[in-house]
Amino acid sequence: MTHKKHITLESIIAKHYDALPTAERKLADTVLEFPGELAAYTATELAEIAGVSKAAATRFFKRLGFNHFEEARRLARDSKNWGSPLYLQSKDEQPQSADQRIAHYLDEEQQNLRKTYHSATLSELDVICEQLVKAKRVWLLGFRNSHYIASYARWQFIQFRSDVHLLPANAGETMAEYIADLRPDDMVIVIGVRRRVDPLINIMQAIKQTKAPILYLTDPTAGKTSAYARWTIKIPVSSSFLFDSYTALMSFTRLLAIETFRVSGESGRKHLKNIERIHDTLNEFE
Amino acid sequence: MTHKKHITLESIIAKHYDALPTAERKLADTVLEFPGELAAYTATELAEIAGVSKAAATRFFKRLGFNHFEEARRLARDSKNWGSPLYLQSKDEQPQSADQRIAHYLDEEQQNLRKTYHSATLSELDVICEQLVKAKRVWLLGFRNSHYIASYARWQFIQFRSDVHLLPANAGETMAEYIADLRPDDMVIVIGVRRRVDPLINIMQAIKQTKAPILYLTDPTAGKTSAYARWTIKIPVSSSFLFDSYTALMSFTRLLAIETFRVSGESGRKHLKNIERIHDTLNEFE
DNA sequence: TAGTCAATGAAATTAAAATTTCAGTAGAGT
DNA sequence: ACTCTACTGAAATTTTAATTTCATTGACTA
Repeated sequence: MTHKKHITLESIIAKHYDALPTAERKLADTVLEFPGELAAYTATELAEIAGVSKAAATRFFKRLGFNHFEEARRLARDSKNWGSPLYLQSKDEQPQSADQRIAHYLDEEQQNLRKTYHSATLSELDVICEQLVKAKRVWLLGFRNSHYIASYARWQFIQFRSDVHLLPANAGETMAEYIADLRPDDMVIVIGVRRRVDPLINIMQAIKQTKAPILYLTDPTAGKTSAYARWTIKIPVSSSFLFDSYTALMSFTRLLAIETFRVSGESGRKHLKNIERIHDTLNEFE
Repeated sequence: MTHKKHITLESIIAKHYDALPTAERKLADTVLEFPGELAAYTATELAEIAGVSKAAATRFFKRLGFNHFEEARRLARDSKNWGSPLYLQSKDEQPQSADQRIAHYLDEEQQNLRKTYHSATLSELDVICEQLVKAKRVWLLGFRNSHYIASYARWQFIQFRSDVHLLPANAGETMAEYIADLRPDDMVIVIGVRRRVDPLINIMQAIKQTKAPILYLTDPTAGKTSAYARWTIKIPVSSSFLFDSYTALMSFTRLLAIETFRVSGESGRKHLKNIERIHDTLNEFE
């Protein structure tokens, strides 16, 4: 095993600690109190916190063996991000080992999740959920990949409210009949991540004309389609691997269900209880 | 509205995100990629990473409402120490604000993902993927919730290999016929997260007798069922919210597909190309 | 007591980062 | 084709941080 040990700022300080003069020892103590946080502070701030002069700070890092403060800051910062492979290698080259690939994959997944839940559009969530409770009937629509998500979303909603339906996934005649039947007090959740099929835009337009409000779950590449939706939520699906990742989308539909359930209050809770009972009964016979 | 909101850099960015011009959006993406780490970088470095000019960086932070970059850096540094909401409040009390609930939710999702990919069982991944490539036919089986995952997983696999089938989700006669047809050079992926249905164990037993190897994707509550599987991978689904979370499970099936594709090499690549072509053609007419 | 020497911080200097200016450009509207 | 307008990055400028200088201190030694 020839790998060079992972040098940390802490270990370097420890090595010199005994030989440090008073002012610099104060600095050392200060730095050690903010483990890994050094990079977030300037040398001047550090000096202030430690109650010593700026000159002392400069000398301190020189004595530790750095050429200048910037080097120490780099070390502190980089030894922290050591774990995240996403930034270690340039984005286009393939990770070598399975471990690396998996770490990279995990990283991307987490990032998509974070982006999803930091999105500003979530401020509308309350209103959307209320609408989902108020709506007489809820319709879910999704083609292709989006269809899988739509059907799973439906399953979640029928846990606590009735009249939640999946619109048929075949374009054409049948779809038109369903749309004709939509009413303003219905609500439609359209799931349309890329690759979107061409007729989606027409269908959404048709739905809009029925005055049934549309919640449109899509990805950041959505174009004009969102014009027909009352609410549009963009969920990142991009991935440097094969296929887009619907992980965040799945996650979000569940959040939507959870929040809607919360808003629905008593009536939803009752429904859920019923379902639970039915499940238990089914289990005995299945 | 009097509740004090926990303002984070992320939430501020999210609020402005849609209105940002290209260069500044690149910066936004870059910042979001370094959660909480902003304080460790200078505006210049940020601009370099994002591939935009320093001027853009200055404008970016001004647009977000800061007086200067230093303010943003301060916020990032200080709000980092707020820590993750998961540990801030005791588990049983409900988070108050929607923001908090969402943060908590995100935290759980990420944790499930991390647990999934840090699991030791992943060492078998190579072997599993090879088997998935070698297998004459691949069968996917899942009841109830697991059925949604199974059907999505199938869709991913048919992108690059043929003969991938969904076993019917209705217990009873039909299932028996399919199982009787299984051969040792087939492979079966059983998805069985709770609540598992009773007959699953019998079905898995029956499959085992056909000598077709079983990859069993389940959750940590799996009991004796795993006895019949050649490989068992436990994926956490637990959640303090309503319903279990299949986010990590979805994510994992995609990884499985990706890695299998990688192993399959040329033949898979060819198949994928065909599919791409067919998709494009379909798009024109749909 | 005088002499040496490391240590120290205030202030001067230098280096670097952030901001502003400005000229060029792309896009929307007429 | 022509305006407007908003966006952009290179370069100039300003601001801020880091380093160096230097005079002073105090501790130790002869």
